[in-house]
Amino acid sequence: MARGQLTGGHRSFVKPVGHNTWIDDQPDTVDEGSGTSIQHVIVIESADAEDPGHGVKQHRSEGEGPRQSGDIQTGVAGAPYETMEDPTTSAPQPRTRLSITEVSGRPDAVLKSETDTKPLTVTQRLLHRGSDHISDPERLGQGPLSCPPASGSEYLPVFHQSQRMVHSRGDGYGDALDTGGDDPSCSYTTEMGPGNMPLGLETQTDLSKGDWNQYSSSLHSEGCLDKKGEVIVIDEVTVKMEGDAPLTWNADKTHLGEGHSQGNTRDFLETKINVATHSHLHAFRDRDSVSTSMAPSNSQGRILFDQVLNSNDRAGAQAQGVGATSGNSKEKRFFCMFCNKGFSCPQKVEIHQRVHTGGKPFSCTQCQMRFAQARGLKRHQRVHTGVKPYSCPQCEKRFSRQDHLKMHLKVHTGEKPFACMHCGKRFSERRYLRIHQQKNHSTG
DNA sequence: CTGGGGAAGGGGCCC
DNA sequence: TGGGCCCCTTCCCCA
Repeated sequence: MARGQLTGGHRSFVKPVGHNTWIDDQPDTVDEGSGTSIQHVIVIESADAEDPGHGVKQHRSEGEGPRQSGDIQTGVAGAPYETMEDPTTSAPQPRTRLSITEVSGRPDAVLKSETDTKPLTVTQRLLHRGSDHISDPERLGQGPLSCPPASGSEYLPVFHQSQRMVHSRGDGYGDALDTGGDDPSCSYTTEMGPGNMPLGLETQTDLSKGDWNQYSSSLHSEGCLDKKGEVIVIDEVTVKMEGDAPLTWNADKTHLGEGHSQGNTRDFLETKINVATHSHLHAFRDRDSVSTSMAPSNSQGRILFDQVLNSNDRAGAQAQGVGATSGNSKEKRFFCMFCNKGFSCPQKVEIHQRVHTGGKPFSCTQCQMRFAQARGLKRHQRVHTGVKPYSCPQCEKRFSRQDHLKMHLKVHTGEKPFACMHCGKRFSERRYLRIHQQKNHSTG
């Protein structure tokens, strides 16, 4: 993570001298007025308009090819390094940059983006509970299953342009998200002009890239999505969108999921999702309109939304079917719909399936990073807080993670447990051995 | 320039 | 739920 460049926020959080133990559970709350700015400023696609104060991830989003954004956009996440990212794919893409700044200064401010071409007026009331279009895990996890719900569920934002157009244009805005229509804080309406692209969806396209962290973080970082209406409501804003930015959101890999799906899972997922498009609306949407606040404002998205929900149903069905014969709670009777891996609890299935779907419900309040699990977020936040509870007894060097300390200890011990099976050369880390073998023995 | 190595970040799994 | 652990990757430094 470009440690040498972490001279901004990261380095500023240096452990006070004399403190041997860090308190890690501090919520890392840097106010910065975000509580209000959230409702007034929307920056979709944070390519270069970040607050310099957030230096930690800043450089990452400035074309350096952050792991996160790069993954999302290029879909190379999880790829072995043999398949190095093509420079052309890592090049700045014609991403739709929606830098929406408050004009009127009111909650219902007219927001204006930075450039002024091809205006596109969109009236939308937004409630985004997660950049991954999280549905309510409290609901997803419910049902016939006894296992507690996961802290973040997601549907896969796979949409097809043509279908999206059909369902989001014109009179569709009132029906954009019927699931949240009852709740003024969670409706998501998109008013489209003729010929205009469905901005609302494009907005969500960028949401999938993490731009809604600021809305979702207050929810997801707590692992509680029931706090509906807090922070994340953006009151009726008129968005003027310009630029020739390609407002496309098809099933392209670069927009599929979070980009952290592994291998061909996205292709696989895409295929799967395209298979059953006739699923009925999931029941939980009716139970709680808020839970679907992240649903895309079109029928296709709804279908896809349902399909992922159905994946949970599927897990539940498997729980009922397969698991009905077993009374052993430890038995892995819940299976991933993608890889068929077994788990003892549907919640675990759901969490695991984020590997395939790229769902990352947990957002850092200080940067654009998102995580599939709460602990990932918590661990990440030490980047901002500078918490380094683990110190090397040999050199007093401190680390934020124990495994890093463990790795560091090899420096002192000279341990090189990884030996080349061909030449016997030893390495301290497996990666060196792998590289060595690749270069010298054509293996790996 | 190359390769080894240190540090640090995220992903994922297991307990 | 969280910690431990491992893996992978990236950045950086240095010989």
